[in-house]
Amino acid sequence: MDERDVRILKAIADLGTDSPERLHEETDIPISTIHYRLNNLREDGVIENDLNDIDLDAVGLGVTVIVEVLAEYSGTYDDVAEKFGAIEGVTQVYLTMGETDFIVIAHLTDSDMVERLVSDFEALEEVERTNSTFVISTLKDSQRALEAYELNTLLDELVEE
Amino acid sequence: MDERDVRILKAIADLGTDSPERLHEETDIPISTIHYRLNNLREDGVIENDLNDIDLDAVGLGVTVIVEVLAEYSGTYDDVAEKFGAIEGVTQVYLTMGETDFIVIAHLTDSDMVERLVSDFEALEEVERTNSTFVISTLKDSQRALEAYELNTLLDELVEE
DNA sequence: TGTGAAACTGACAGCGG
DNA sequence: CCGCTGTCAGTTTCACA
Repeated sequence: MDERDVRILKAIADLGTDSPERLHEETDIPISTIHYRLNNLREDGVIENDLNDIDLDAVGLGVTVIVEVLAEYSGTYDDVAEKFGAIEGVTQVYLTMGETDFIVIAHLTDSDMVERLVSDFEALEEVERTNSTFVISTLKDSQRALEAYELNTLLDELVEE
Repeated sequence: MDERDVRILKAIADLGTDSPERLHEETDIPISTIHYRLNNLREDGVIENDLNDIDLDAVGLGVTVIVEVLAEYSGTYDDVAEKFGAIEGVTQVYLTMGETDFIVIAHLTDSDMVERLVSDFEALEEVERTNSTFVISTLKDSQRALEAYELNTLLDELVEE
């Protein structure tokens, strides 16, 4: 994982495409080299499939933290949520009913970064209290929700709307 | 969203590819039609980008539930986690430190399915107690963690390992 | 709307420097 | 690492069911 690998992976995430041509435009790395790099990344297991799912452990973002946030705000919750989403490493922001107001999930490099994350939250005026839960082990992480269903269930539930 | 659309989307999720040829093998739908359907699904916003990210609201899986599970088990936690992962709709299973033992995220069609989900959990002998949190609104859900970072941060954190 | 055939375009493998 | 070239798969178009 050198700078070029990171640039390519970042470009894929940002552009939402793996077209060598588009990646070339974004990164200025020669198309031929894009191929070369992508092959290596696939062999190393960093990129897992044709859909370019990333192995977070392999890229070095193996630390997952779930943060419950209790917030106090006058405006709309969108604005608050947007601030949460802007904090580096935050991938998911949920507005919830129940004990806490928001549940946030972040993917980080190491424990040091957890501290940084928590400070980022506490620095926001709207944040009253946070409760961070450290993930010891990610036992399942299917980005593709349909994978979590039997075909027949999907046919029953989703067909015709 | 008719049966064919669902079959195609399910095949993409299972196979981890969007190769029309492979999808044809899996679904027996003519390649030409695969194209035709995929185009429509993209136009309708069900498929969001070249990486085939799915709009969960658009497919009808817009209900998200976060379940804290307190479990009592003699064997290894893998076995328990596997049972959780096998429950329909469950996309993420985390083993955590802290108040609860597991945190699980599921994507469902409607409130009725939430009941089903909770019963599925409670039916497991290892499960002692569950606490479900209903997600009112998903304010951010980036499957691609790298998107949640500035390029410079990634370069600092990830280059050379 | 769905599907087959024909024409086009981009992706990917291999070699060579 | 990267340009070049041939091949092949993916894509678009269109005509017809």
